[in-house]
Amino acid sequence: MTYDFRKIEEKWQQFWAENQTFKADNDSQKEKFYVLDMFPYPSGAGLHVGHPLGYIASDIYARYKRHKGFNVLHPMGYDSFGLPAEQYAIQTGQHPAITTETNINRYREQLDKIGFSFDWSREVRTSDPNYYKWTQWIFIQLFNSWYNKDADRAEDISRLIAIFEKEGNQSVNAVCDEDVALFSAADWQAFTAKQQQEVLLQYRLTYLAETEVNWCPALGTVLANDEIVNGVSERGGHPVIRKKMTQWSMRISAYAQRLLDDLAMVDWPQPLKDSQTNWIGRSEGAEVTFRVLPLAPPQGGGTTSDLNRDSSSPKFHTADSDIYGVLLERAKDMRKNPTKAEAKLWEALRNRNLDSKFRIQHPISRYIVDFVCLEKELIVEVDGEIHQYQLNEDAERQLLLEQKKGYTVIRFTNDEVLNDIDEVVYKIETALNSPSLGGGRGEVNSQAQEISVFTTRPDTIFGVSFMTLAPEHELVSKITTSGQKEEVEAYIAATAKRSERDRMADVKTITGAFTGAYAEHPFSKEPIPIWIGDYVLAGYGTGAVMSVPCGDQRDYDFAKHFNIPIPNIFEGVDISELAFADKEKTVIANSDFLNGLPYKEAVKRVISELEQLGQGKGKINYRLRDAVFSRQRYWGEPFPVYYVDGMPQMISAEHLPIILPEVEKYLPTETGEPPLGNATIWAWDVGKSAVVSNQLIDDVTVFPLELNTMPGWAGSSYYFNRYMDPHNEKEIFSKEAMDYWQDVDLYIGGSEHATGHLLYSRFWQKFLFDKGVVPKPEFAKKLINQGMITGTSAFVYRVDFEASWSLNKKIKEPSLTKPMYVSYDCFKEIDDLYKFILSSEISAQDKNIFANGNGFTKGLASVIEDTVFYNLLDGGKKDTLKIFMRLFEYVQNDIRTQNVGAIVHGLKFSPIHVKVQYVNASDELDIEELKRDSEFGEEYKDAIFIGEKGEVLPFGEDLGGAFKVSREVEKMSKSKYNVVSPDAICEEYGADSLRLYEMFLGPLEQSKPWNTAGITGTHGFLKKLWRLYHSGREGQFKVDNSPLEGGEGGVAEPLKESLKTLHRTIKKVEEDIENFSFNTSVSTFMIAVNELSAQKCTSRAILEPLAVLVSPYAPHIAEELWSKLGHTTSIANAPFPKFEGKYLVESSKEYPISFNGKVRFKVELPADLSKEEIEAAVMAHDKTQEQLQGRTPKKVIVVPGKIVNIVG
RNA sequence: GCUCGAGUGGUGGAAUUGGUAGACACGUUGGACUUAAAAUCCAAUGGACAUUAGUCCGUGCGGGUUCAAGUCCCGCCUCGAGUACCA
Repeated sequence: MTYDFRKIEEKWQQFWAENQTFKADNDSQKEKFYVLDMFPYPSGAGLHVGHPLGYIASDIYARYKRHKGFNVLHPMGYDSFGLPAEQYAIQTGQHPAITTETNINRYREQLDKIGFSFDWSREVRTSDPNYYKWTQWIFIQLFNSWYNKDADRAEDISRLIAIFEKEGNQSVNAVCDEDVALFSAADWQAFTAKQQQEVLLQYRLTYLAETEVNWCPALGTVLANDEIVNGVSERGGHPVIRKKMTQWSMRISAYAQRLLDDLAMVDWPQPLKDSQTNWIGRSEGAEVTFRVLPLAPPQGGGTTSDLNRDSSSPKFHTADSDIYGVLLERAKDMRKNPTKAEAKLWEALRNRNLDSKFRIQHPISRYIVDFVCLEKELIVEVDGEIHQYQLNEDAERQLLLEQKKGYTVIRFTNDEVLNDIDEVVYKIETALNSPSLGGGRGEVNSQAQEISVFTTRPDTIFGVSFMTLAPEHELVSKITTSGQKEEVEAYIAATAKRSERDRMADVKTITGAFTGAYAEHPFSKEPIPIWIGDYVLAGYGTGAVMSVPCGDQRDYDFAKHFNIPIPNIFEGVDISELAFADKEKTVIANSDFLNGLPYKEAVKRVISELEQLGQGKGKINYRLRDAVFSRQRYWGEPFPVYYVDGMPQMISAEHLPIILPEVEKYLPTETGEPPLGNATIWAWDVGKSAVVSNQLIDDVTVFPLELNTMPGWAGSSYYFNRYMDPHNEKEIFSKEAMDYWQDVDLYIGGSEHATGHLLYSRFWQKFLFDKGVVPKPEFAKKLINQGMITGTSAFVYRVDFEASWSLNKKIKEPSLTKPMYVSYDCFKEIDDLYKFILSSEISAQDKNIFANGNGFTKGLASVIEDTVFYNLLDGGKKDTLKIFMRLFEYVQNDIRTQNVGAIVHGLKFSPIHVKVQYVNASDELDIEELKRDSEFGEEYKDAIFIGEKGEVLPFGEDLGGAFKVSREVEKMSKSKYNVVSPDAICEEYGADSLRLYEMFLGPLEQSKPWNTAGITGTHGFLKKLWRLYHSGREGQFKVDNSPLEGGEGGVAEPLKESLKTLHRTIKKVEEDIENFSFNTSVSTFMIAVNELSAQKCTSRAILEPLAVLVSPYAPHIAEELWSKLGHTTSIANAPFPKFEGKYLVESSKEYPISFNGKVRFKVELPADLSKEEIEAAVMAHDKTQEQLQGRTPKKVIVVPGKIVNIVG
C-alpha cells in the first residue's frame, strides 16, 4: 500500500465536515481555549503559500489543545467590506457583494484543502447585515457615551445630561473638544434643543467634527494615517492631500493612557507593544501660556508694562528718564534745523484743523520721533535719504515703539511730503480716525491674546529666544502686524500648496516668516518675537512651540537660518555647532531661579512657579489623535444615523440593521457626495421607522440618512467577541457565552496590524468593558506575529545588444529574429569576464574599447591570441571568451542578414523574471514547459536558450548541459512571478506535506524565503512515516498488537530503544508546541521516524501514541493511521500521550574530554559516577596521558552529565 | 535621525540555564537497483593542510570576562522592520 495522500486527505476533509468534528460547544464542562486567526480580507488573488503560515500554526495549537482535553474555539470568517471589491465594482459595474461572494468561495475552497480544524458553523462576514447590525449597535453605544475622567471610564450620556441640568458643565471632568464653553444649569435649560445637541456632540465618544483629513482624490475617500505610506495611499499609491471635512470621529484619545497601561496585561511581542507605545506617543511636560504683547497696549490705568515710566510725571514726558535730558537737548537742536519736508509737514499739521495736537521732534523712550500725537499714540516719521542705509535700525526702533510702547508708526518719504502734502495729511487724518488706533489713553483696545505651548523641556524656559506657530494656527492672522502681513500670507499660501508629501520629502529646507508680533516671557518679561514655520505641526500639542535653540536641534537650525539669537542656558556646554538635548547631563545656567539645577528638579521648580503665575501647569500630551470614522465609500457599513436640522440622530436599536442601499454607480455623486448620495431609497421615516424614498424627505417625519459609511476597521474591532455567539439575533452575544469564553487565549497574525486593527480593537474592547458588555479590558491574552514568507524569484538572462544604424532610413531599432536567453552559469562567467575587464590593469582607454559602464561588452573581437589583454586571461576566461565570441558572431550575423544596415558593437545580458513553477530543485528551467505557458509561452516559443557550458542548443549542439536560472529572495508578488499557490502544492505533495513544510521552514515569527524544492523533505518524511506502519509483505499495514508488558504469545514487547525514542519525542514536541517552536518539532518527528524505522518498530504501544503526536501537524495521515489502528472515532480528541521520564534514564554517558577547552576524544562512563570517580577514570585513560605527555594538569573541571575539561 | 529585531556551511535553519557548533532537511558528489528515467536505498558533504592517525582555522568585525563563549560584557559594521519635523 502506497501513501495515497490525495485519497486520504479528501476522505478526512469530508469526514470532518460531515461530522462537524471541530464544532465548539458553548455549554461544556471542559476548560475553554480560544485560538484565533486574524480576519482575512478575501482578495481576488486568492491565497499564496505565505498566507496560511499563521493559520497552520494556530491550527496545530488548536488541535494540540483538543488532545490536551480543552474545549477549543477556533473560528474563521471574513473581513469582507473593503476597497478592492469596490474598486473592482467601479471598473466593471459588478456589485461588490457578488465579487466578495466569489472571492470568499475561493478562499474557503483553498482553506478546506489545507485541512484546518475551523468551526465553520461560527463563520461571520462583516458585510453580512446580520453581522453589521451589531457594528451599528456599537456605534450607537459610543454615540450615547462620554468619558468621565474622574471615574476614568465611559459612562452613559444621560448621566452627563443630568449633571448639566443640575450644575452646568463647570465641574465636569470629561474628555471632550478643546473649545467647550462654560455654562450653568440655567444656561443649559435656556439652550434650544439643537444647542443642547451641539454641546453634547462635544462630549460623545463618537462625534461629528470638522477635521482636517487625508483626502485621496483618486480614491475619492479619506484615509487613516496608517493607510498612507510615504505620503501616498497604501492601496494604489495615489497622492493624498489635506482637506477639511465634516466627519465622524472616535474619541480614542480618551483611552490613550489606559491603552498604554494595559499593555502590561497582555503577552504580546515586545516590538508590537513598542510600536503601539510609540504610536500613542505619551510625553510628559508642561503647558505654558505666553501673553502676546498687544499691538496697541493700554498705557494708562497702571496696566502698562513699561516699568521705567514715572507715573507722577506729565503725560508728555514719554522719554526714558535716564536719558531724558540728553534727548531733550538734541530734540531742541533738531527743532531749530528741520529739513524742508519736516518744516512743510509741521506747517500743514498746525494749519489744518485737526482734532488732535501734534508735537515735533519729541523724545519717546530712547528715541526722538519726528512728529507725534500723544493722545492717539500716532507717530509720523519723515524719512530722508539718510535713512536708506539705516533701515534696520529704523525697523528696530519702530518695533520697539509699536510693540513695547504701543504707538502706531506711519512713514512718509521726503518726496511724498514735498510733492503731495494733501495726500500725506489725508493719510494722517485717516490714521487718526482709525479704530485700531489707541483711541485715547487708558482704554483697552482689544482683549489680550495668549499663546499656549506644550513643551517637554520647561526647564529650558529661559533659553527661549523666539516662538514658532504652525502656519495654520488660528492666532496667526490676529497677531500679524500690518508690516509683516504680506510676507506671512505669502508664506501660509506657499505652505498650504506644498502637499504633505513635499513637506516630508525635504525636511531639511528651513522655512518660516516673522509675524511682527512679540510675546512676553512669563518670567523675564522680555519680548519674544513670534514666528511661523512649517516645522511646527498644527495637529500636535497646541500647534505652537516655545523655541529654545540651544536645547532643540530644530529650533537651533531655525534660529541659525533666520539669525535669531541663541542664548546658552546650559552650564559648561558648547553650543556653537549643535543644540544640546541631553536631559541627563543638563545643568541649567543663566536662568534666574533655575540656575544650577539638573533637569528633573528644574522642571519641578519651573512648573510650580508657572502655576503661581497662572501661566502654566504640568501636562501629559499624547500623539494619538482621535480616529476619523467616516469613509466616502459604498462598500462599508451604513451609519444608523439620520439628520434633523443638521443634527445627527440615532435610529433606535430595534430597527437595526440599516441595510446598505442599492446604487447605480459606486462613484461619488456629481456634487461630490459619497456614493450613497446616488441611492434613491435612502431617507428615514420616523413614523414608519423605515428606510423610504428620498423624494419623501420633508424634514418633518422623513429625514435624510447619513451618506458616509464606516471604515474597514469598524467590523474587525469586535469580531472575536461575536464568534462566541455568532447567531444571536437578540443581543450582540449572550452573557453566558461571554462568561464562558471570556477572551482570546492565542491570537496569531501579522505585525502590520500593530497600530491599526490591534489598537482600535483594544479601544472598542475597553469601551465595551466600561459598558459592562464584555468581562475583560483586553481581548487577547497572548498574541504572536507570524513572519512573512518571501518568494524566491527566478531569472533568465536575455541577450541584448548595442548597435548603431543609419538614421536616414526609416528603420526601426533592429532586434534579433529570435530572442536569446543564456543560463545563469553562462551569464556568470561572461559577467565575471566583463568585471575582469573593468578591474584589469589596463588603460582606461583600453577598458573603454572592451566594455562600457552600461554593462555592454564590446570590442572583444579585437582580443586575439597573443595580444596583451589576451595574455592576462586564465584558461577559464579564455574559454568564456570563446563562448562569448560565438554569441557575438551569431548576433552580428543575425542582424546583418536582416539587412537593416545596423552594426552590432556589444552585448549585454539583462535579468528577466520567469515563473518559478518551471524551475526545479536544482534551479534548472524546464524550457519545454515554459514554452507551453498560457501567458508567456508565445514569447519564448522560438527563443534560443544557451545552456550551462555555453552549448548553443539551436545550433545543433546539445552538450547535455542544463539551463539554470539565478535566484533572488523578493516579496512574494504576482509581478515578480514568484507566487506559489497552496493549491498546486496540495495537489502535488498533499496538505500534510504543505503544513509540515511551512512549519519546517523556520521560526514562526521570522520572515523566510519559500523554496518549493525543500518540500520533498517533509513529503519524504510522511512516506517514511507511512511505511513505518506498513512494514508488512508488499507494504501491508502491520502493527504488532502486543501489550506493553509481558510479550505474551511470542510477540516481543517494544524495544527499550523504541520507548526511549517515543518519550523523547513526546517531551520535545510538547515543549515545542508550548513554546511555539513548530519548526523544531518537525525535525524531532523526522528523527523519531528515522530511529523507529531503523529499529524496525511495529509495536502498537509506540505507533499509536506516535500517530497522536503527529496529528496536530499532519492531521490527515494521522486520522488514516488512527482508523487503521482500529479506531472508529476521530483522532482529534484522542488524549495526548503522557511523557514518562523513566524511559529516558541513561545508564551511561559518553563524556567529551577536552583539554584547555578543546574536545579531543570521548569516553563512555557510567552515568551514576561521582565527580571524583569521573576524574579518576578520565585521568587513568590512555588518551589522557597521551594528550598530557607527562605534564601535570593544573586543574580538572568535571561537570557530571556534561563535560570534562583538563587545564594545563 | 530614533525605536526594535537579526547576522551560524552552497541554502532553510538546530544548538533549552555558558558545556561536544552545524541537529533535521534541501542541494551537491559518488554508489546500489533499473534497458532507461522516476521513485527508493546507501555513503560523503564547514574550510585548509595531511588524506593513515591527525593538525590548524571557523558562528558579521575588534576587544574583554571564564577552565570553557554562537550564547555573557564593552565598542563597531552590515542587513531588515517600524516610525518620522511629536516640541
